[in-house]
Amino acid sequence: MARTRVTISGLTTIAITVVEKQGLDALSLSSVASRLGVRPSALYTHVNGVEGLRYLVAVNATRNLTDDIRRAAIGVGGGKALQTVGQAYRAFALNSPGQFRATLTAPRSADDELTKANDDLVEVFALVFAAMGLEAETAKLAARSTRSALHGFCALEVAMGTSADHDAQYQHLLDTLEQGLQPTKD
Amino acid sequence: MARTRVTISGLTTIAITVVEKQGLDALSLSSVASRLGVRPSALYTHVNGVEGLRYLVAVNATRNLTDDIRRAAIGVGGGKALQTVGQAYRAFALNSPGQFRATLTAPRSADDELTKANDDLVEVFALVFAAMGLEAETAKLAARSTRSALHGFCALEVAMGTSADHDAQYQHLLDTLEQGLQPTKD
DNA sequence: ACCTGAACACCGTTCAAGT
DNA sequence: ACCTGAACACCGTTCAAGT
Repeated sequence: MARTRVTISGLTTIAITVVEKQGLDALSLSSVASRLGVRPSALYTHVNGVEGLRYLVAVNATRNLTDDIRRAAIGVGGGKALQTVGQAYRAFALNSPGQFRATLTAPRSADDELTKANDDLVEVFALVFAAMGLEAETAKLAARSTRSALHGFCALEVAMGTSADHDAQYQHLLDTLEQGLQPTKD
Repeated sequence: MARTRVTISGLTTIAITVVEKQGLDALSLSSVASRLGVRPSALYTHVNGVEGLRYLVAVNATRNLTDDIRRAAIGVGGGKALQTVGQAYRAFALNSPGQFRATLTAPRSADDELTKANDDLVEVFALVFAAMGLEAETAKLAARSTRSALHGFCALEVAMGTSADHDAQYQHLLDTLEQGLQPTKD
């Protein structure tokens, strides 16, 4: 009696739910299958094993983060843009730690969906810096450095746990980046 | 016939070996036990399950990273110190990706070995900035921001894979930090 | 085409039993 | 005190069988 039908979008929704409610380490074919009311082996029709499941979550998590910071960047001008986007980045990490951790998943190839999703994420930062007056190449460098720095802070915070003075510490990081990325002739 | 004796230092050595040769995900009681010539259940005498094994690796990996960057910082003056320590940080990540990944493990409590190991790591950066003339509190902030930024870059590089222009990109990050952390009155 | 159910390998954990 | 070996739960994966 095969009455339950699995769709890829339903599977994705459930997978994200598992990651958020039970943590990234709880993501498994079993946990997703049980929530879908289906046997683990049934998922092989839609996904290439656990690896495929993790990949699916990684792509969606990265897109969700990108959506959040892109939304935050809209209509915010000049020097304030980096601050705003930075806060949105950290908010995603703290509110969706499971998805944020999934963000670090390795792409399968140099031209797959996950690589594209990561490029899109960095491009939001690049657009912010371009709007601040940086030339295209410089904006790209600034974007990658910024993403690296923000990721590092949030990854450490999510892993090690948040403490009281983290707000001020994050502010210091954002200020450091802003000052360090100012165009200077020397 | 219990002829094989397990020591905690031997166990640690083997665990690090597994992490380096087979990757962090291959770290398990089984893999370590088989290399020790012992049954998995025998490890429970020395370590508190897989969690305890991961914790052991995390503490040692963090200490190894600290040793590396501390060594690199010796006898290097002024503005060059950050560059040197930064290069040593990345070298550890690229040469020992398994240990580097283990560096992100969550401490058990606020006053355990792993928390201490992490504090020691950040303190190396603090000492570098103090030597550059920053006041103690400022040096601490700079140290944490720097560690976050370097960790983020290396974590992304280790996860996503190294590509050709990463050297220049890392140099840009180090330069950004150096400029951004310069004491300015404004 | 898609799901079930059995089967197998593998890992973590506990515990009685040996030395 | 420390290791073995059996036992159990759990997950991933494959595949024949059903619909």
